[in-house]
Amino acid sequence: MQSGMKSISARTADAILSAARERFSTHGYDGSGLRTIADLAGVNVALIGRYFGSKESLFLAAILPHLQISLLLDGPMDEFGTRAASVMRMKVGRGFDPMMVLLRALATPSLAPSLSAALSRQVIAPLAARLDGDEPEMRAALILAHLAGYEMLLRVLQLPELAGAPAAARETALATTLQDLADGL
Amino acid sequence: MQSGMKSISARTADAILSAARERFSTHGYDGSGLRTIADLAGVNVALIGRYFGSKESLFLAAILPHLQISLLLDGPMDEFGTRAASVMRMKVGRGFDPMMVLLRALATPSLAPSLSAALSRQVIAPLAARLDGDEPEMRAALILAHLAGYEMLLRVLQLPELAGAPAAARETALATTLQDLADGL
DNA sequence: TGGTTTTTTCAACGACCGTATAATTCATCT
DNA sequence: AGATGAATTATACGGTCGTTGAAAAAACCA
Repeated sequence: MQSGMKSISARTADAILSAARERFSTHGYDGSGLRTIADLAGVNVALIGRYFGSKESLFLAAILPHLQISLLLDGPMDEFGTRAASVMRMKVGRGFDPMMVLLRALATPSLAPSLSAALSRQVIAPLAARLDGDEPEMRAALILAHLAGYEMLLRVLQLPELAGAPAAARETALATTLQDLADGL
Repeated sequence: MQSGMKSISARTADAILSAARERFSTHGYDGSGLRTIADLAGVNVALIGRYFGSKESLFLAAILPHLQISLLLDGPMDEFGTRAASVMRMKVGRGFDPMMVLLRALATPSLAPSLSAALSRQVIAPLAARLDGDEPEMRAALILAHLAGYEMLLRVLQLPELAGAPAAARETALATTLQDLADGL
């Protein structure tokens, strides 16, 4: 092996990444300690440092590859709203959800630049490419904004007015708003 | 003074609360240390403990009284969207904005119950009371969700597709979405 | 099996955290 | 001025944090 190159095991790296995703999604960035993640992966803390360098690098390595919305874009755009609403419904209760990790990390100042760039490239741009009309990038951002606020209040905060509302009415409202934003208002 | 009652100075309490609001709004809940807040208020750390008991109590005392949306409700509801959009515009660049504190704290697990209850009582309920049509509480929550996502991406994350868009187009889109939600879609 | 490299662990550093108690300064009133 | 009680500070405890360098274990190959 080349000198200066670090030796890693793909299996161990995956275990760490998996533990990191699980922990970050339930406890956020600040709330997740590297020792807890290491324990969850069955590994010593120092190994995370050797594998990923820093906590922020670990976070980005864990979340960035999963920030994609191909599911939402796979189909005609005049059904975008209902498709997005149904995808959101299916995600409830899953073990790892990139959206939850993202939501819980959005407010962490040190992550803002990286997350902003990643969202622009991996979410906003592909979505905007499918939108007609004026200011497609801005409207793509507004779609993401609504989804983020919706999930934040429904799943993170568990606001009773949202969580307790009839699922059908809630999903219809979500689908309608998203479709309106996609259509250009 | 009654026995067992703590002695406080209103001026000092206000200084602590003011420093707390400033710090919480720029660095979030986890990112704000009590020592930093105390220094900002020109006061010893221990005094915060004596005045407010715990960090969470301090946070709630600092933010809860400012969680009100009377500005948004002051006027006819068929202009709600444009009124809300202009209020949001005026807040840009201010020193302390309750919305920013709220946004940065939304993802902190330990605060979720208190914040959820406070939002229900002080924001969702008054807004829902002004809405006609079906499921006014749910729609009030959706309005808050959109505002939260919008501000999160625009001001916290500073997403270029939002921050760089023409202000007029951005505010028109915000006003339209909010008005649609208020009207019941 | 012995030597060598890759992979993981041990142990600790310095910093910061929220919180509790005792001592101190300050203001007030006789 | 002196006493009394209110307001504030000094200090420290126990803990967790991210990170680092050296030691140990495991895997590999001759």
